[in-house]
Amino acid sequence: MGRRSVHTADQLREVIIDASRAIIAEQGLQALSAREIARRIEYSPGTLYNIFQNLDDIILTIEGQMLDRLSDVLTTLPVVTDPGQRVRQLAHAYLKFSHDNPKLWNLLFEHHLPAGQDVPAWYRAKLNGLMGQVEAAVAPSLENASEDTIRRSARVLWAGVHGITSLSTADKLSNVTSDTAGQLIDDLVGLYLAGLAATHSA
Amino acid sequence: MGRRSVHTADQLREVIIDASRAIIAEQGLQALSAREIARRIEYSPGTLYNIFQNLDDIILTIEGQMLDRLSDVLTTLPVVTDPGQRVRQLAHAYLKFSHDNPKLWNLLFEHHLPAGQDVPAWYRAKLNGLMGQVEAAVAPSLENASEDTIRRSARVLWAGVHGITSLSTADKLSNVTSDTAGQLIDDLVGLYLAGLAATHSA
DNA sequence: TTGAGAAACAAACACTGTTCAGTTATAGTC
DNA sequence: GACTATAACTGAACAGTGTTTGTTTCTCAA
Repeated sequence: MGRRSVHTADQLREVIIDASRAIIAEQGLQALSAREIARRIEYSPGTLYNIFQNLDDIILTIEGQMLDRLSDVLTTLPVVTDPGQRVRQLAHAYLKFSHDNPKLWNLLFEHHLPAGQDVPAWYRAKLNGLMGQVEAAVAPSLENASEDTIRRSARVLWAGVHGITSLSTADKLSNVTSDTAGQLIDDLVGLYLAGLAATHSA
Repeated sequence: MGRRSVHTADQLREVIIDASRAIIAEQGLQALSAREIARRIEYSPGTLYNIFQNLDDIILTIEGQMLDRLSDVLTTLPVVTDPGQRVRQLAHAYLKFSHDNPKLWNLLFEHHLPAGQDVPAWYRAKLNGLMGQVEAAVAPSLENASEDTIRRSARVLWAGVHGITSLSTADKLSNVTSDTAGQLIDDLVGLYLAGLAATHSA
């Protein structure tokens, strides 16, 4: 066909990402293919490679946007002063975010780069940013604790919440519906805070 | 070529599973292909389909064996009477199991059946069995608690441990090595037990 | 000895990611 | 207005994929 120029490079980039995200949201990662994206946006497969290095590049871009969105959600949560409530609020926001679009969220854990390649620096930075938000939420419950303790504590909480959401969206935690995942989160955060209080005052 | 009969159907079944498991252990799920299995066992791809329905069937079989192995590991753990120590022991056994062969263990969470299909009943049964073992370990720390509370509590612990192992093998918990995953497990179990003690005696 | 059926294969189908030579429409120059 | 350089895009090709099917060959029982 040759030059068309109905989209600028930036627009095309966006169109590709949107189509890809839609495919994943609807049918999961395994349904994503260069030809399927091309079909949807009515370009040839080759065009994708003018703009992205490869499919992994497209997928990583989508993952990055999701991390940003999650970060936004966490930052714009209504203000809650009680430290315990704050932690609870964060955990539930994470759960809601993951349940709002399980297929898309699963992307973060299903997708792996080829052996030997690891995620780009900007990706790690986004992850660290999120972890920072959790640390900030946890810190008030850990007065006088060392930086290290706070970091470890935040990770334990994060990993715990992740474990519940992960197993529940994968449906690998026998008979757990979306509701009861929320209950488990409450239990976890409850125990976690009680544990903190106990070991901290001891 | 035609009939060869160097292997019985059962032997062939085993050879296929062994080769598949080896591929996954060495190169991950994405490296598994019918042709690669066939190459290794020196049969044609078509032969796999005389014995298994499809690749998913092969993969599910391997998953089932892993769940059995984990169950064995947990059952044959040295006897520990202190309830807290018992929970700790279980958590570390789970971590060790998953870290001993991360690629294989990841299979349980990376692999998804096609949309609409869910895991066979025997698979669910194995999961329930594992959960039962966790419940049994947790129960002594929860005297007089309802069945329901024990179930929920066991799941929270299980999911928490899973979250840590999951994020650490995926290397998505910034700077977490195998060692520090163990530390996080200790933290989690410690907080968990402290939390139980606090809320239970309250 | 022969026929039936089991065991295995090879080829085919429709797909996949990726590359790249070739084509075309446009923007800019004269 | 004509012309060219080049950006934009395509489509075919390559080597792979899962799975199905028809065919061949071998074994074993009658």
